Amino acid sequence: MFSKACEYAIRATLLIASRSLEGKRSSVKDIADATASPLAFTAKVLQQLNRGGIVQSVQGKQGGFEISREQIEKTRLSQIVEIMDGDRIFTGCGLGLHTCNALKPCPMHERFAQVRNQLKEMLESTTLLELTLGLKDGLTFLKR
Amino acid sequence: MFSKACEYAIRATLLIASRSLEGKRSSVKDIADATASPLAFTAKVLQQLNRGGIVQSVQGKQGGFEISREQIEKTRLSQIVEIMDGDRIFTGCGLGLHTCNALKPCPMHERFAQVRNQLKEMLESTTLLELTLGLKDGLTFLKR
DNA sequence: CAAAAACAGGACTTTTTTATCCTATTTCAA
DNA sequence: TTGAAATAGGATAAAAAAGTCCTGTTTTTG
Repeated sequence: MFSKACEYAIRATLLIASRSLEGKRSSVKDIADATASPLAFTAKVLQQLNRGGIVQSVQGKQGGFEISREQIEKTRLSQIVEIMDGDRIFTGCGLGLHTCNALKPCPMHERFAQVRNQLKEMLESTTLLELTLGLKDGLTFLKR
Repeated sequence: MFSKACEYAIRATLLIASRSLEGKRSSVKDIADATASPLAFTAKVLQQLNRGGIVQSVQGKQGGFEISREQIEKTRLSQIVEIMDGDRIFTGCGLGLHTCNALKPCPMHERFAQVRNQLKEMLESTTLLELTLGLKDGLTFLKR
């Protein structure tokens, strides 16, 4: 469904958000460990998230990654997915046709668009804050 | 969402079904042309579909691919997807966790499982016959 | 029977994705 | 002010997916 990079990105972002709410910055090592992700690859993913404005990086000793309380409340899963994988998953044809829309639809178009829109709405309506709550309480997990 | 191989597989199967209902066999060339797919790669995909029992191949001159009326009525999109891409799309975790279920869920688990199930139900409830109807009437398309 | 038309399948190549490594730069703190 | 702890980013490597090529086999038909 999502690329590996995108999966790591969401996991990393949720960890950073969770730690940020406790006033702590997260280093790449912390993140890779807590999300069971390859460290160097996660570093690349974090650069992308930083450029995309999803997380803030702080260089130098005592540096790391953080997200402001305000951003944790406002940021939606859809923004992370779009930065990592683009909008193909939200708009693309299920059969890979370049031109597929209500006027010139593929045979699956109508049914597929419904599911695609449900996915889109789910991602657009879910904030980082909502997802960090379960993490804090130990009800949800970021590895295994 | 689906692999390229899976996209080609669905397109090819629908073309074969549509032609089969007119009593015609389809050659790899016919299929690649009508679905704007790479010929040699489509040939591989068709071998997989044949082994999986989705289509029947007939070797030799005047050979090609066909599907029986009965199979066109009974075959579901989910069967093609499962043969080409496996069941990860139906059961896998949105964040790529190996162990993610109601007992030990990732933060997205509940929301994601809903969408995943809607996709599954859509694919399981859609038959080849339903999708070929629009094709025959020129209302839906397999290329562009 | 022989040639032509078709699928089968193994080997290979190319492209994309995933992952690693190394060096440079920034910042803190002793 | 210098060394240690961080991120930044380019180059490279490995693995997977996508795509091609070639040869063999089957079947029809002249």
